Amino acid sequence: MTNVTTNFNDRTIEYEQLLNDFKNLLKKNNLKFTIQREVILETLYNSDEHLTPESLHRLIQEKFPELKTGIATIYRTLALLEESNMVTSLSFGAQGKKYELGAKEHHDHMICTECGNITEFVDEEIEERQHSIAEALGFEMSDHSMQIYGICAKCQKTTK
Amino acid sequence: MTNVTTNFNDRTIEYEQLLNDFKNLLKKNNLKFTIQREVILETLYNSDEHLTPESLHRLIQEKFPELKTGIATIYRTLALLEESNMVTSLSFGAQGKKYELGAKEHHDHMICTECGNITEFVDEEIEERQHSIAEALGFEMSDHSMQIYGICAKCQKTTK
DNA sequence: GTCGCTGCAAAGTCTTTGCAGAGAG
DNA sequence: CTCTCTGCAAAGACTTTGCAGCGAC
Repeated sequence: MTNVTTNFNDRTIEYEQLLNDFKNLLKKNNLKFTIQREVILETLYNSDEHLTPESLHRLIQEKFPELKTGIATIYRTLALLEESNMVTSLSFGAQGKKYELGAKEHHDHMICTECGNITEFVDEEIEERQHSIAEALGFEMSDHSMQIYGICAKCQKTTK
Repeated sequence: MTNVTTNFNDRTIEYEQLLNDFKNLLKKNNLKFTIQREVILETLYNSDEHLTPESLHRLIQEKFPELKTGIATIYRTLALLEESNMVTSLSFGAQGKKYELGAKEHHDHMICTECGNITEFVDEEIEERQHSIAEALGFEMSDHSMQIYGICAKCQKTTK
Protein backbone atom coordinates (compact mmCIF):
# COMPACT_ATOMS: atom_id res chain seq x y z
CA MET A 1 0.00 0.00 0.00
CA THR A 2 2.74 2.34 0.94
CA ASN A 3 4.49 1.28 -2.20
CA VAL A 4 2.05 2.29 -4.85
CA THR A 5 3.89 4.63 -7.15
CA THR A 6 1.90 7.11 -9.11
CA ASN A 7 3.80 7.18 -12.30
CA PHE A 8 4.27 10.77 -12.98
CA ASN A 9 7.38 10.85 -15.01
CA ASP A 10 6.22 12.74 -18.02
CA ARG A 11 8.87 15.29 -17.27
CA THR A 12 8.83 16.79 -20.68
CA ILE A 13 5.54 18.40 -21.16
CA GLU A 14 5.79 19.88 -24.59
CA TYR A 15 5.57 23.58 -24.84
CA GLU A 16 3.17 23.18 -27.69
CA GLN A 17 0.73 21.35 -25.54
CA LEU A 18 1.08 23.86 -22.76
CA LEU A 19 0.48 26.67 -25.16
CA ASN A 20 -2.58 24.95 -26.47
CA ASP A 21 -3.97 24.48 -23.01
CA PHE A 22 -3.41 28.13 -22.42
CA LYS A 23 -5.12 29.14 -25.64
CA ASN A 24 -8.07 26.95 -24.85
CA LEU A 25 -8.29 28.39 -21.41
CA LEU A 26 -8.35 31.86 -22.87
CA LYS A 27 -10.89 31.00 -25.49
CA LYS A 28 -13.15 29.37 -22.97
CA ASN A 29 -13.19 32.57 -20.95
CA ASN A 30 -13.46 34.97 -23.83
CA LEU A 31 -10.01 36.29 -23.19
CA LYS A 32 -7.46 37.22 -25.75
CA PHE A 33 -4.22 35.64 -26.68
CA THR A 34 -1.62 38.38 -26.66
CA ILE A 35 2.09 38.44 -27.24
CA GLN A 36 2.67 39.45 -23.64
CA ARG A 37 0.80 36.44 -22.36
CA GLU A 38 2.66 34.14 -24.65
CA VAL A 39 6.01 35.55 -23.63
CA ILE A 40 5.18 35.17 -19.98
CA LEU A 41 4.20 31.55 -20.41
CA GLU A 42 7.25 30.83 -22.48
CA THR A 43 9.60 32.47 -20.04
CA LEU A 44 8.11 30.49 -17.19
CA TYR A 45 8.48 27.37 -19.25
CA ASN A 46 12.09 28.01 -20.07
CA SER A 47 13.12 28.91 -16.58
CA ASP A 48 14.33 26.31 -14.17
CA GLU A 49 14.12 28.81 -11.39
CA HIS A 50 11.20 29.80 -9.33
CA LEU A 51 10.53 33.33 -10.41
CA THR A 52 9.24 36.33 -8.58
CA PRO A 53 7.05 38.73 -10.53
CA GLU A 54 9.95 41.08 -10.59
CA SER A 55 12.51 38.56 -11.82
CA LEU A 56 10.09 37.41 -14.49
CA HIS A 57 9.66 40.98 -15.53
CA ARG A 58 13.40 41.53 -15.72
CA LEU A 59 13.93 38.38 -17.78
CA ILE A 60 11.26 39.41 -20.22
CA GLN A 61 12.58 42.91 -20.55
CA GLU A 62 16.00 41.52 -21.36
CA LYS A 63 14.76 39.07 -23.93
CA PHE A 64 12.04 41.13 -25.50
CA PRO A 65 12.90 44.74 -24.82
CA GLU A 66 10.80 45.89 -27.72
CA LEU A 67 7.65 44.74 -25.95
CA LYS A 68 8.19 47.07 -23.00
CA THR A 69 6.05 44.68 -20.97
CA GLY A 70 4.78 46.41 -17.87
CA ILE A 71 5.03 44.87 -14.44
CA ALA A 72 1.27 45.21 -14.09
CA THR A 73 0.78 42.83 -16.98
CA ILE A 74 3.05 40.33 -15.29
CA TYR A 75 0.98 40.50 -12.14
CA ARG A 76 -2.26 40.26 -14.05
CA THR A 77 -1.10 37.30 -16.10
CA LEU A 78 0.34 35.46 -13.13
CA ALA A 79 -2.93 35.91 -11.29
CA LEU A 80 -4.78 34.55 -14.28
CA LEU A 81 -2.46 31.57 -14.62
CA GLU A 82 -2.64 30.85 -10.95
CA GLU A 83 -6.42 30.96 -10.85
CA SER A 84 -6.52 28.48 -13.68
CA ASN A 85 -3.97 26.30 -11.94
CA MET A 86 -1.41 26.61 -14.68
CA VAL A 87 1.13 28.05 -12.29
CA THR A 88 1.67 27.61 -8.61
CA SER A 89 2.99 30.14 -6.19
CA LEU A 90 5.17 29.57 -3.18
CA SER A 91 5.63 32.11 -0.47
CA PHE A 92 8.63 32.19 1.77
CA GLY A 93 9.67 34.35 4.63
CA ALA A 94 10.26 37.88 3.57
CA GLN A 95 11.19 36.98 0.05
CA GLY A 96 7.70 37.31 -1.30
CA LYS A 97 5.96 35.07 -3.74
CA LYS A 98 7.68 32.92 -6.29
CA TYR A 99 5.95 31.29 -9.21
CA GLU A 100 6.51 28.12 -11.15
CA LEU A 101 4.69 26.35 -13.92
CA GLY A 102 2.24 23.95 -12.35
CA ALA A 103 2.08 21.88 -15.48
CA LYS A 104 5.31 20.23 -14.49
CA GLU A 105 4.94 17.13 -12.44
CA HIS A 106 4.07 17.62 -8.82
CA HIS A 107 6.96 18.02 -6.41
CA ASP A 108 7.96 19.54 -3.12
CA HIS A 109 10.72 21.96 -2.30
CA MET A 110 13.91 21.90 -0.35
CA ILE A 111 15.13 25.41 0.25
CA CYS A 112 18.62 26.45 1.21
CA THR A 113 18.47 29.12 3.87
CA GLU A 114 21.93 30.32 2.93
CA CYS A 115 21.81 30.78 -0.79
CA GLY A 116 18.05 30.68 -1.31
CA ASN A 117 18.26 28.02 -3.95
CA ILE A 118 15.45 25.58 -4.32
CA THR A 119 15.76 21.88 -5.04
CA GLU A 120 12.71 19.94 -6.07
CA PHE A 121 11.86 16.44 -4.99
CA VAL A 122 9.01 13.99 -4.77
CA ASP A 123 8.57 11.29 -2.22
CA GLU A 124 5.76 8.87 -2.79
CA GLU A 125 5.60 7.79 0.78
CA ILE A 126 4.91 11.31 1.90
CA GLU A 127 2.38 11.81 -0.84
CA GLU A 128 0.52 8.77 0.39
CA ARG A 129 0.56 9.82 3.99
CA GLN A 130 -0.79 13.22 3.13
CA HIS A 131 -3.84 11.70 1.60
CA SER A 132 -4.36 9.46 4.59
CA ILE A 133 -4.04 12.37 6.96
CA ALA A 134 -6.46 14.54 5.04
CA GLU A 135 -8.93 11.71 5.05
CA ALA A 136 -8.48 11.10 8.75
CA LEU A 137 -9.18 14.76 9.48
CA GLY A 138 -12.25 14.81 7.30
CA PHE A 139 -10.69 17.07 4.69
CA GLU A 140 -11.35 16.84 1.01
CA MET A 141 -7.77 17.39 -0.02
CA SER A 142 -7.12 19.49 -3.06
CA ASP A 143 -3.46 20.28 -2.87
CA HIS A 144 -0.51 20.57 -0.61
CA SER A 145 2.87 22.12 -0.38
CA MET A 146 5.83 21.12 1.62
CA GLN A 147 9.09 22.88 2.12
CA ILE A 148 12.15 21.62 3.88
CA TYR A 149 14.61 24.24 4.97
CA GLY A 150 18.27 23.67 5.55
CA ILE A 151 21.70 24.29 4.21
CA CYS A 152 22.57 22.76 0.89
CA ALA A 153 25.71 20.76 0.26
CA LYS A 154 27.40 23.62 -1.53
CA CYS A 155 26.79 26.12 1.26
CA GLN A 156 27.88 23.67 3.92
CA LYS A 157 31.28 23.61 2.27
CA THR A 158 31.46 27.35 1.88
CA THR A 159 30.56 28.04 5.47
CA LYS A 160 33.08 25.64 6.80
CA MET B 1 12.36 2.11 11.43
CA THR B 2 9.41 3.83 9.96
CA ASN B 3 7.66 3.26 13.23
CA VAL B 4 9.82 5.10 15.69
CA THR B 5 7.64 7.66 17.37
CA THR B 6 9.25 10.73 18.79
CA ASN B 7 7.17 11.35 21.82
CA PHE B 8 6.32 14.93 21.62
CA ASN B 9 3.20 15.25 23.64
CA ASP B 10 4.14 17.95 26.09
CA ARG B 11 1.27 19.97 24.82
CA THR B 12 1.05 22.28 27.80
CA ILE B 13 4.08 24.42 27.93
CA GLU B 14 3.55 26.64 30.91
CA TYR B 15 3.27 30.30 30.28
CA GLU B 16 5.66 30.92 33.14
CA GLN B 17 8.36 28.97 31.45
CA LEU B 18 7.76 30.67 28.17
CA LEU B 19 7.93 34.04 29.82
CA ASN B 20 11.18 33.10 31.47
CA ASP B 21 12.68 32.01 28.21
CA PHE B 22 11.67 35.32 26.79
CA LYS B 23 13.15 37.27 29.66
CA ASN B 24 16.39 35.36 29.38
CA LEU B 25 16.51 35.96 25.70
CA LEU B 26 16.08 39.66 26.27
CA LYS B 27 18.65 39.81 29.02
CA LYS B 28 21.15 37.92 26.94
CA ASN B 29 20.85 40.51 24.23
CA ASN B 30 20.71 43.55 26.43
CA LEU B 31 17.16 44.19 25.52
CA LYS B 32 14.46 45.38 27.83
CA PHE B 33 11.42 43.63 29.11
CA THR B 34 8.49 45.93 28.45
CA ILE B 35 4.78 45.66 29.03
CA GLN B 36 4.17 45.71 25.30
CA ARG B 37 6.44 42.76 24.77
CA GLU B 38 4.83 40.84 27.57
CA VAL B 39 1.36 41.51 26.27
CA ILE B 40 2.32 40.38 22.80
CA LEU B 41 3.76 37.12 24.08
CA GLU B 42 0.76 36.54 26.29
CA THR B 43 -1.70 37.21 23.54
CA LEU B 44 0.09 34.82 21.24
CA TYR B 45 0.07 32.26 23.99
CA ASN B 46 -3.61 32.59 24.66
CA SER B 47 -4.66 32.49 21.07
CA ASP B 48 -5.47 29.24 19.36
CA GLU B 49 -5.53 31.01 16.08
CA HIS B 50 -2.70 31.84 13.80
CA LEU B 51 -2.52 35.58 14.00
CA THR B 52 -1.61 38.21 11.47
CA PRO B 53 0.23 41.26 12.78
CA GLU B 54 -2.96 43.16 12.30
CA SER B 55 -5.20 40.69 14.12
CA LEU B 56 -2.71 40.54 16.98
CA HIS B 57 -2.79 44.30 17.13
CA ARG B 58 -6.56 44.38 17.20
CA LEU B 59 -6.72 41.77 19.96
CA ILE B 60 -4.28 43.71 22.06
CA GLN B 61 -6.05 46.98 21.56
CA GLU B 62 -9.27 45.38 22.69
CA LYS B 63 -7.79 43.82 25.80
CA PHE B 64 -5.39 46.55 26.79
CA PRO B 65 -6.70 49.74 25.26
CA GLU B 66 -4.81 51.83 27.79
CA LEU B 67 -1.50 50.71 26.30
CA LYS B 68 -2.24 52.17 22.90
CA THR B 69 0.19 49.65 21.47
CA GLY B 70 1.28 50.72 18.02
CA ILE B 71 1.33 48.39 15.08
CA ALA B 72 5.03 49.13 14.64
CA THR B 73 5.75 47.59 18.00
CA ILE B 74 3.86 44.50 16.99
CA TYR B 75 5.95 44.16 13.87
CA ARG B 76 9.16 44.82 15.76
CA THR B 77 8.36 42.32 18.46
CA LEU B 78 7.23 39.64 16.04
CA ALA B 79 10.46 40.06 14.13
CA LEU B 80 12.39 39.72 17.34
CA LEU B 81 10.47 36.63 18.38
CA GLU B 82 10.84 35.08 14.99
CA GLU B 83 14.57 35.67 14.85
CA SER B 84 14.93 33.96 18.18
CA ASN B 85 12.72 31.13 17.03
CA MET B 86 10.08 31.74 19.63
CA VAL B 87 7.44 32.21 17.01
CA THR B 88 7.05 30.81 13.54
CA SER B 89 5.46 32.49 10.60
CA LEU B 90 3.45 30.93 7.85
CA SER B 91 2.70 32.63 4.60
CA PHE B 92 -0.24 31.69 2.46
CA GLY B 93 -1.52 32.92 -0.82
CA ALA B 94 -2.60 36.50 -0.68
CA GLN B 95 -3.43 36.42 2.98
CA GLY B 96 -0.03 37.56 4.15
CA LYS B 97 1.94 36.25 7.06
CA LYS B 98 0.46 34.55 10.07
CA TYR B 99 2.32 33.93 13.28
CA GLU B 100 2.11 31.28 15.94
CA LEU B 101 4.10 30.49 19.03
CA GLY B 102 6.85 28.15 18.04
CA ALA B 103 7.21 26.93 21.60
CA LYS B 104 4.30 24.65 21.04
CA GLU B 105 5.16 21.22 19.81
CA HIS B 106 6.05 20.95 16.17
CA HIS B 107 3.19 20.35 13.80
CA ASP B 108 2.06 20.84 10.26
CA HIS B 109 -0.99 22.56 8.90
CA MET B 110 -4.11 21.58 7.10
CA ILE B 111 -5.78 24.63 5.64
CA CYS B 112 -9.37 24.91 4.52
CA THR B 113 -9.53 26.80 1.27
CA GLU B 114 -13.16 27.70 1.91
CA CYS B 115 -13.17 29.11 5.42
CA GLY B 116 -9.44 29.67 5.87
CA ASN B 117 -9.32 27.77 9.10
CA ILE B 118 -6.21 25.90 10.03
CA THR B 119 -6.03 22.50 11.67
CA GLU B 120 -2.76 21.33 13.11
CA PHE B 121 -1.41 17.81 12.93
CA VAL B 122 1.74 15.79 13.27
CA ASP B 123 2.60 12.64 11.47
CA GLU B 124 5.70 10.86 12.58
CA GLU B 125 6.08 8.93 9.39
CA ILE B 126 6.29 12.12 7.41
CA GLU B 127 8.69 13.65 9.89
CA GLU B 128 10.96 10.66 9.44
CA ARG B 129 10.85 10.76 5.70
CA GLN B 130 11.70 14.43 5.64
CA HIS B 131 14.90 13.77 7.46
CA SER B 132 15.79 10.95 5.12
CA ILE B 133 15.11 13.09 2.11
CA ALA B 134 17.17 15.98 3.36
CA GLU B 135 20.00 13.61 4.04
CA ALA B 136 19.72 12.03 0.62
CA LEU B 137 19.91 15.44 -1.02
CA GLY B 138 22.91 16.48 1.03
CA PHE B 139 21.01 19.07 3.03
CA GLU B 140 21.61 19.88 6.61
CA MET B 141 17.96 20.17 7.51
CA SER B 142 16.99 22.86 9.96
CA ASP B 143 13.28 23.09 9.62
CA HIS B 144 10.36 22.38 7.42
CA SER B 145 6.80 23.33 6.88
CA MET B 146 4.05 21.46 5.25
CA GLN B 147 0.59 22.55 4.36
CA ILE B 148 -2.23 20.49 3.04
CA TYR B 149 -5.02 22.39 1.36
CA GLY B 150 -8.55 21.19 1.02
CA ILE B 151 -12.07 21.66 2.21
CA CYS B 152 -12.78 20.91 5.83
CA ALA B 153 -15.62 18.72 7.00
CA LYS B 154 -17.73 21.70 8.04
CA CYS B 155 -17.42 23.45 4.70
CA GLN B 156 -18.12 20.27 2.77
CA LYS B 157 -21.51 20.17 4.44
CA THR B 158 -22.20 23.84 3.88
CA THR B 159 -21.34 23.73 0.22
CA LYS B 160 -23.51 20.76 -0.46
C1' DG C 1 21.16 58.65 34.53
C1' DT C 2 21.72 55.70 30.38
C1' DC C 3 20.30 53.56 26.55
C1' DG C 4 16.83 50.85 24.52
C1' DC C 5 11.73 51.13 23.56
C1' DT C 6 7.52 53.13 22.07
C1' DG C 7 4.01 55.62 19.35
C1' DC C 8 3.47 58.40 15.65
C1' DA C 9 3.87 59.65 11.12
C1' DA C 10 6.48 59.47 7.18
C1' DA C 11 8.79 56.57 3.90
C1' DG C 12 9.38 52.18 1.60
C1' DT C 13 7.90 47.92 -0.82
C1' DC C 14 5.14 45.28 -3.32
C1' DT C 15 0.74 44.79 -5.71
C1' DT C 16 -3.50 46.45 -7.69
C1' DT C 17 -6.38 49.68 -10.21
C1' DG C 18 -8.16 53.42 -13.47
C1' DC C 19 -7.70 55.05 -17.79
C1' DA C 20 -7.03 56.00 -22.62
C1' DG C 21 -5.09 54.19 -26.52
C1' DA C 22 -3.67 49.65 -28.90
C1' DG C 23 -4.76 45.32 -30.68
C1' DA C 24 -7.01 40.52 -30.97
C1' DG C 25 -10.89 38.20 -32.81
C1' DC D 1 -15.91 47.05 -35.21
C1' DT D 2 -16.12 45.50 -30.47
C1' DC D 3 -14.40 44.61 -26.31
C1' DT D 4 -10.33 43.00 -23.91
C1' DC D 5 -5.40 44.16 -23.04
C1' DT D 6 -1.66 46.93 -22.20
C1' DG D 7 1.48 50.45 -20.26
C1' DC D 8 1.62 54.08 -17.40
C1' DA D 9 1.04 56.34 -13.32
C1' DA D 10 -1.57 56.79 -9.38
C1' DA D 11 -3.55 54.45 -5.50
C1' DG D 12 -3.57 50.76 -2.03
C1' DA D 13 -2.00 47.48 1.31
C1' DC D 14 1.38 46.08 4.19
C1' DT D 15 5.83 46.84 6.56
C1' DT D 16 9.77 49.42 8.03
C1' DT D 17 12.16 53.50 9.68
C1' DG D 18 13.33 58.13 11.90
C1' DC D 19 12.61 60.66 15.73
C1' DA D 20 11.66 62.69 20.18
C1' DG D 21 10.00 61.60 24.48
C1' DC D 22 9.33 57.58 27.82
C1' DG D 23 10.62 54.00 30.78
C1' DA D 24 13.37 49.68 32.22
C1' DC D 25 17.34 48.69 34.68
